[in-house]
Parts: sequence; C-alpha cells; structure tokens
Amino acid sequence: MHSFENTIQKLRSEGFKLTPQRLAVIKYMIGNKSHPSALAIHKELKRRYPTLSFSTVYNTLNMLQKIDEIRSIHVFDDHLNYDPNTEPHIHFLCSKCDMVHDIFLEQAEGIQVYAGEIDGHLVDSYELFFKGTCKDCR
Amino acid sequence: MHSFENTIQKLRSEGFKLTPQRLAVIKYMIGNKSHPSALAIHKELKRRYPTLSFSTVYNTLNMLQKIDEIRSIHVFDDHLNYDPNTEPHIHFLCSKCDMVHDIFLEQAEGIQVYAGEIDGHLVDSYELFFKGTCKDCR
DNA sequence: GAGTTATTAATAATAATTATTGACTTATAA
DNA sequence: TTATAAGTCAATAATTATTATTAATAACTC
Ligand SMILES: [Mn+2]
Ligand SMILES: [Mn+2]
Ligand SMILES: [Zn+2]
Ligand SMILES: [Zn+2]
Repeated sequence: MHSFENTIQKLRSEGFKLTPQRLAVIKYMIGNKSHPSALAIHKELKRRYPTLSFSTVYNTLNMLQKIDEIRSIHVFDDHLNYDPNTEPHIHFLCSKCDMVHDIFLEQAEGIQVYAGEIDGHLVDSYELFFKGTCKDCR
Repeated sequence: MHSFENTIQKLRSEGFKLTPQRLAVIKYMIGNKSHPSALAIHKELKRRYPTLSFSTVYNTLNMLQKIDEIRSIHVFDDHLNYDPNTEPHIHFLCSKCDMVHDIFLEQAEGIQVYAGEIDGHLVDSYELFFKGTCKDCR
C-alpha cells in the first residue's frame, strides 16, 4: 500500500467504487504497523461508521489483497492478521504481549532467505516468522 | 516422534492410557511425511475404527503436541496440518498439487536462519515456508 | 438528475476446532 | 483377581472465523 492517492487511483482503474467504508478501511490500513485482525479493524471503524458490517470489512480486505495493496499473515492459530506492507519482510510474534513486530532483512543479522529455487522446487514467495520474547518484554 | 516404543514409553510416563485409538493415531503418524490434516487422519483411521470420532482425533493430536511428539503447521488458510517431525525444518507448499514437501537445512542452499536474537528480540522458534511449484509439478 | 450496477448491511451458512457429558476402559494396588 | 479411581470414548452441542446470499442503497456515467 503505497499512498492514499496511489491506492485510490488503483481502485479507480480497476473499476471499484470509492465508498466511505472502503476509504475508511484504506485510511486505517495505510502506514498501520500493528498488523490488525479483521475484528480489530471492525471494532475501530465502527466508532465512526456504526452500521459498518463485518462482511464489508472482510470484503474490503479481500479486495485489497487481490489488487496487492495489503497481505494477510498467519501468525496466530485461529485468525488472520492484515499488513499494508507487501514488501518481503519478516515477522516476530511475542508470546508475552502478543504483538507482531516487523523485521526487515537489513536488520536481520544472520538471516538469509534465497527465494529462487530450493531442492529442485521453484519458489514464488516465502513466509518467515519468529516466536519469542520481544525487545519491550525482555 | 522418535519411534513407536519411545512414544509409548513417553505416554506411559506422562500418565496417559494406551487406548487402541491413540495407538492407531500414533502408528499412523510415525514416519508419515504427508503432513496430514485432522480430516485426512480421521478418514483413514475410520476404516479400521468405524466409531472413531473427530474429537478423539483432535484430542490425541493435541495431546501429542503437548508432549512434543508432533507439531502442527499453518500452510493452508483454513485448517492445520500435522507433522511427526518436530526437528526444525522448512516446508514447501506446491500451489499446483497442494503437497507439502520437507526441506532440511542441509539441502537448503542459500537459506540461513539464525535463531538466537534478532533486532533485540529473543527468539524461541521460527517457522519458514515457501510457496511455489514443486519438483514433481514443474 | 435518472439509470445502471456495484456495494452495503443484515442475515444465514460453512467449516474447523473445542467443550460437555455420561457410559465405558484401563492402570494400579489391595 | 477384583475394586477403585482416573482417564478416555464417542456423540452431541457450542464456538468462532470466515464466506455466501439477498434486498435495499448509493456511486458513477451520461
Ligand atoms: Mn509486517
Ligand atoms: Mn515437515
Ligand atoms: Zn512483547
Ligand atoms: Zn506439486
């Protein structure tokens, strides 16, 4: 998710209507580093849009995923979380505070993920996450 | 999951009873490289134990996870899969055939996962998986 | 501004997993 | 071996995240 104008332009060019609900989700997600769940997004946006339904949140998130403006991550067993940063990066889940921290490859001393071909398999993408105790909780 | 005798011994020492249903799940899982879902396990074992319930499969899998004889993996969106290999290794999910292949670190040229401390966070474990087209499907 | 059509919100459906319960088994010790 | 307590089974119901359906509504085009 690049910038608000950029994203709006993308929706327009793909033929999606710009509804207040969608704009709200987009504004909420842009630059958001908290990796929120659908529940968290809905909870927050319901304050401004009291009739906003869960379906709309899911529909919008799925749509944004399809046009590659956000991605979902699998760090918890029972639900997905959403991330506006679609560049390859790593996640760290803290078992103490349940926060998901970003780790970028340049900060990741000792980590190297070559994603071309592995053991004869052709790689399209990868997902790497760590679990442990985060910086703030140690 | 080391060996049948070893696992049986572990159940005994932890105070678990050795029921035919548990033994069936254990036998099915030991050395199984297919990363089956709870559904697949139930489907297969129901042939020999027609009254075997889903709850028992889940209970047994959760119990085996607690005593660290198997682990669950998150490569699909809507369900978990189970793996008797609890040693750190990598998974490759093929988008064509939906098979999950194992990749061990020694085969993984270009992959390095240092799991001690990253960006100030203390690492307990990691999960790495790739998506793409597998060896057999290329 | 009116017509067309995608989108919304409410509701119901789906599906994986977990909880409950009462009958039944097993391990152990008398 | 038998009694007993602890643990387990399977059936059923409950929970929860997500998706499908649908009639009413609101964006966009002209
Ligand atoms: Mn992230
Ligand atoms: Mn494996
Ligand atoms: Zn923390
Ligand atoms: Zn394949």
